Amino acid sequence: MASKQVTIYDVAREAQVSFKTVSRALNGEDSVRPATRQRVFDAAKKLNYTPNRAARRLAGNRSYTVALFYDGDFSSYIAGLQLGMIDACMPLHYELILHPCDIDIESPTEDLTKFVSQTDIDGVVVTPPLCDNQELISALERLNIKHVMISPQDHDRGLQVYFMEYQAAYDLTAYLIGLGHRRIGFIKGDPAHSSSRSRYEAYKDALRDAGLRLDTGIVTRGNFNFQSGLQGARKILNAAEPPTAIFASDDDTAAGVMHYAHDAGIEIPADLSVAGFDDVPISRYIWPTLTTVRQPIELMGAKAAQLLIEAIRADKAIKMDSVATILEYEIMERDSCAPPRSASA
Amino acid sequence: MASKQVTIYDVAREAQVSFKTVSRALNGEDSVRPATRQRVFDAAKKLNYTPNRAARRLAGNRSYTVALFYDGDFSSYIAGLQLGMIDACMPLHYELILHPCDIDIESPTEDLTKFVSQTDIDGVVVTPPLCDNQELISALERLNIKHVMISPQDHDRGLQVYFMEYQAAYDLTAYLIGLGHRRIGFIKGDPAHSSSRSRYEAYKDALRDAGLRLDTGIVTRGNFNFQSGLQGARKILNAAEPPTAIFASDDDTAAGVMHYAHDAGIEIPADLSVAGFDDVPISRYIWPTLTTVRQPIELMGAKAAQLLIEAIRADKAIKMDSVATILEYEIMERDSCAPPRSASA
DNA sequence: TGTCTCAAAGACAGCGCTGTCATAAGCTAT
DNA sequence: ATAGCTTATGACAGCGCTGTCTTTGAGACA
Repeated sequence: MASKQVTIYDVAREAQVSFKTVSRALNGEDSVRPATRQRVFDAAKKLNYTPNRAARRLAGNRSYTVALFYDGDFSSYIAGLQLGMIDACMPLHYELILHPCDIDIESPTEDLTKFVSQTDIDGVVVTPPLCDNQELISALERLNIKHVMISPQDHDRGLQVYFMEYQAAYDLTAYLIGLGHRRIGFIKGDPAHSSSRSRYEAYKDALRDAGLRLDTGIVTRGNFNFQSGLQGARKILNAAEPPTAIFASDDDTAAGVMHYAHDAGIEIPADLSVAGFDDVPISRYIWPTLTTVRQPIELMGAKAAQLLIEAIRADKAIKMDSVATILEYEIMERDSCAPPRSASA
Repeated sequence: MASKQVTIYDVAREAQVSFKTVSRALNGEDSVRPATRQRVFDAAKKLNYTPNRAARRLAGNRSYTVALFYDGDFSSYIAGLQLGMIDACMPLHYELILHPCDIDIESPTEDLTKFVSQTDIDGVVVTPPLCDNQELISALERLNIKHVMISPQDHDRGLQVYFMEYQAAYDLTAYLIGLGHRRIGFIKGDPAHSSSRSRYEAYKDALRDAGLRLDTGIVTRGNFNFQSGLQGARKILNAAEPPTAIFASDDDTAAGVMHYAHDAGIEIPADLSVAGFDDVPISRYIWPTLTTVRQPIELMGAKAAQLLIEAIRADKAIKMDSVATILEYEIMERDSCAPPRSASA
């Protein structure tokens, strides 16, 4: 604990004004004469005054704290968002709380609204798939709880940060086709995530635009995890006519695909190219290194936090109906993809 | 913001006691009869009461917030500790702040003391290697900042949580020897971490106790990361007489070793057994799955938080010179280790 | 010069808790 | 049962701010 705190009263005495005037001056309210304001600033500076946050919170009925609301495991994705948010929050004197959604016990809506009312946080960043939960978002809107969505499906509603999912997935598919692949398998992501659909649509469209036929025999469901990759690969690679490449909806799934391939003695990328999505750390550790799409995850977290804090500060003053920050992606060409044997031969 | 907050007065009315008794009961103070305490708990539960943090902070001159102080990357290890701490903090109504040490700008001691005085946190969990920084720990002791160390070197000083590093590393080495390996390479960890030394000592002792000679030609330095594994493996596997197994000081290093071996066409585990340490998620994703030592990381985080909060609550009342929580480890036998070819032939 | 007006400054009441001290309720020993 | 103690509970005063209402005073105009 700090030794002895300098309070607003000390500053008031030093500046020869009432403590309320100090409060006003320091909070940038109007109705303070410039000369007075300056005297207060000088006094505050001289005494090295910092407002007591607990007192502000109590009196002002705000917490200067935002939360990161997520569902499921604490994945690399969530970790990245968290780091980005911390970076953005620190200089603005906001704090971050992590809130895992306990979906087993109650609905996300109940969980979050209860959490917000209990911890008096000022706003929340909502991650997929929760950001596509209509009931939840409507509740947040209705209760006027400031929120920013990460990669939501609907781009015309509320504050949000996302990148061009569809385009990235399209490009990645096109990249595989460009390498010479004609049969490309696909393992879908968690159906609860809207990005699963975007990625799949992009895959289908890219095939179609290249004049390739969609073969649902080499498309399988998944869940954005290692297991999905293992199981999906088993199904796809044992199909009557297996593909020369597999597009896995995320990196963990891709890791699973590669694991299965190794077990089955299938060489990557000679016999099979594998592509992932996200560029989480594991993509550089597995062997061979994974070709994937880099999502600017930390940056998304930072942008989301900034947007959120801005909205909190503006409060009801400014009406922000829909503000989106759209970030760049990048295809990371690594070792898991190569031309198919037939093409290279 | 919360619609209508449930306050301590509401609970007091419900439980038919004074609001002060509610405060006492909920904060685990003594001098509350069990029956009364129960009534208060029931009432609080019924009304779904959560104390207002700002008010507690202001009145109690404490922040009910603890920090996790770490250095370097936000690794799976740190993530695990964080999750464990959150689990322990939530029911005790404490909050957790992550504080990465910005070692480039100032010394850890300056960084942490400044951080503590600015954010008025009540205590801090210090991770390796910071927990072995004498200057830092002395400063924390001198300033009476409550702290718990994770896996420190010195087990007779302060509050700490650790597991039997040495023993685990000894067991793992013995396990490899038991499989029939006679030449076992070793890649050290970050020299700044005391656990690097323990693990290496254990390795050496286990070799000696088995009557095997230590060959420093197949021992190399490392840094607890993927790169170390890549480089260490290159050196060790190109030695005049390469080993049949490599003990990597952590899982990331082991992943690097396996990556190098794959590139070099060395089969795992047929040509080379690889063992890691920590059991972070990647150990189950890489191929083949990694034999490693499971550190109860989340549990360590939870225990550390509990110990810390206990100490904060006891404050100067109870003199806790050194309290340690020692946890169990487990060897996870997976696919990366097998008897050497010579032995199995 | 006197009056009206509105900006500038102050007074004051909490916010919901914890710390301290006073008081009531139990408990032991006779 | 009653003194004499300990333990359990209550009363009350803030913690350092912000919100709201009230007062002051300086300028504008007649």
